[in-house]
Amino acid sequence: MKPRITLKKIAKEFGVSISTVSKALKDSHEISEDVRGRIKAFADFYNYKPNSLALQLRNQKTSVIGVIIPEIVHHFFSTVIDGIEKYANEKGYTVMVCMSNEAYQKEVSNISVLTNGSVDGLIISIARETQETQDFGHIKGLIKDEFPVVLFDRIIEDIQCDKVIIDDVGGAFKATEHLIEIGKKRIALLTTQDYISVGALRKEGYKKALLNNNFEIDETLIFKLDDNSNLYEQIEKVINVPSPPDAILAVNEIYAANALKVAKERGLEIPEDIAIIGFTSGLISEFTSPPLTSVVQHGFLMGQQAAELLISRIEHTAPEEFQKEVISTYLKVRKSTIRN
Amino acid sequence: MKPRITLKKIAKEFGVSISTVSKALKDSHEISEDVRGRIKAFADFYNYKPNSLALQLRNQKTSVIGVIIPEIVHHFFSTVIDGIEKYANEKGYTVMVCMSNEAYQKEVSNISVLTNGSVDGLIISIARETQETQDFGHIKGLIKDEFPVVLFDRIIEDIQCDKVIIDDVGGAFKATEHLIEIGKKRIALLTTQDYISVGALRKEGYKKALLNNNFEIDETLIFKLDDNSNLYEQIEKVINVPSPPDAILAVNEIYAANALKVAKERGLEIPEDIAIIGFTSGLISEFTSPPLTSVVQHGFLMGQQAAELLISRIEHTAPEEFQKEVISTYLKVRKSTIRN
DNA sequence: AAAAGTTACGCAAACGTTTTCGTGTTTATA
DNA sequence: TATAAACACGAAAACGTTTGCGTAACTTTT
Repeated sequence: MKPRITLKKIAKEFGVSISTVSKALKDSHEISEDVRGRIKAFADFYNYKPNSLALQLRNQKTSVIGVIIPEIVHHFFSTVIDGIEKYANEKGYTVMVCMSNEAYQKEVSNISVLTNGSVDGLIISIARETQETQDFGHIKGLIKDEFPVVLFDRIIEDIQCDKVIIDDVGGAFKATEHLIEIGKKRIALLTTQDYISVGALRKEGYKKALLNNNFEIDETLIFKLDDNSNLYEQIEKVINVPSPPDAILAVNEIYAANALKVAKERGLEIPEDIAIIGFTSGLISEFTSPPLTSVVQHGFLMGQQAAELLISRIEHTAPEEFQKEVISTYLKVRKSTIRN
Repeated sequence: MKPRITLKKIAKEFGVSISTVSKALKDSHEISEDVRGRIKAFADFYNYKPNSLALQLRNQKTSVIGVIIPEIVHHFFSTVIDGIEKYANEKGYTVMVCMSNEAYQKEVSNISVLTNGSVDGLIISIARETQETQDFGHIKGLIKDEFPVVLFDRIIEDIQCDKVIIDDVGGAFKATEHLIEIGKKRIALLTTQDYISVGALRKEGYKKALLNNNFEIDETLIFKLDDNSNLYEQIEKVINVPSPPDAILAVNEIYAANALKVAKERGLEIPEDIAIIGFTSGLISEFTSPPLTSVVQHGFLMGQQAAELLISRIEHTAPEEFQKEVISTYLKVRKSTIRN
């Protein structure tokens, strides 16, 4: 790479001082029109751009926000990033993305790297492993240093910082009520292990709707799937049994799509024999047949909100108390619950 | 945010010079064991981490690589990023992601921002609008300055830099031959506008396979879809006609899934009446019914290769001549072409 | 006891900016 | 013709590091 042009080189070229060059490029009236013009032309010709590292160091501000997500190959998370980028760019920030790959150690090291001065703040969704082990020292450390942090989706309740979450309880509630409305009696829940905050909240909404309609909660209809082993086989044990449930609420798109697949394989009519709803953020639900009724999560909005909270915190325009934004969901009804 | 601890503050605390502190923390034998130990303990207690901006400025190296992609909410691109991250992290680099949103201006400004000193190199996939207008000055400028650049997927042939591409010609060739093998005669191609390099290459492979099997090329079977208007309607005009094609090769997953939808809507049997193949990188193809036979693109590998090329270029371990890596595809046969 | 060597530290430059505060020269005012 | 502005520029500090070199003070050698 060719060495970049600097103020020093320009100064040498014109036999003036660095500060003169700096001022000239900033159109300072302190510098004579003549010198100013020649310096600007020269700088322009060599495509001078101020070194941002130097600026960041001087200004003690990077205008970069870091994002740490469990994985990027995931429609929901990439949509959130999209929203973050959008808002951040509007405000003159760029975005640095890192992945924890759901691993605690990677999360710790990402945080360590990013908080070495390279970002002004951090937007984080906690790794699965971290949620499992409940070891939040690395996050709490940031808070203690008053480093700007926004947690989204997978949050930690007892950490004091700004947060953005999906209305998981409400989404599951609405979905379950919809299943009840269309006459379903044995509604199964396909959820994650308990330590995933999101899964737990959706279970809460599910139960709430059942109770609200005087249903008994049948714990044998709640299935906690393990993402690390074969999903299809796990779901077969739910549906491919003597008397399967007549409806399924799945906490994500993949669970729902697999459930649909198993149900069709078994020859069940959808939605007559079994209705299916999934939480979604991707495109799968739209292209299955029948298409899946889905709890739609507004990831983009979530990203924007997170960025807004973070930037207002960075720029000290935020209220003292930490905010908690709840992004509402809506139920996109498709043919997996209502035919025609 | 609490002010971060610096060498200067530690130096003041101990009444020694900054360089003494720096050397002590680096375990230099120049500093007495006594002082060294106390300084290290103190630094450790206050969780001292060297400011990376200062280091980057001094070392003239950021260990950050920038990635500019058209969009992130796209399974293929996010998979590529995943691959880039993986390799980059192994080599001690972090990744800065920006999106052009398929827009020329955004691409230009992203490049401008990232090359102000904040990254050591750039991995780029060209925006649609840029491909359309053929205005590559911003990219060529980088090359002229010998700034390390790797282009992937959507490349520009006459730009001299490292490149990674999918074997688009080969993939389309294999897919088309497969359709011919199963006895299809009127094979339609659903592709993009010509200026998208990838679409053009896939068309080339399609034609090559046809000619290779003594088929005539029927230009009325080649449909150039417009991503900016309703896909479903455009595809209806392909399939929902008096004598539709008996096979479809779609250059991406969305086109293929929509084609499947239209075909089923029209009551066509798949694959008997019409067989469908799509290029894919996502999960949709797996969950349609029937599942779609797909040309699988190894985005993750692509990302890794791109990162490898870039980093070897940055670290001057690359050969003088620019490399062009071709990632091969494979045909994942599912029931949209062969029943059973 | 003088010369040489070792130990333990400080100085200062360098990376590239911005900005405050001089200061010498020219021009305008009284 | 002194005096005060106005003009045009430079020096230096600051952001936080690293590192080659200089140098006192002490220790060893002869």
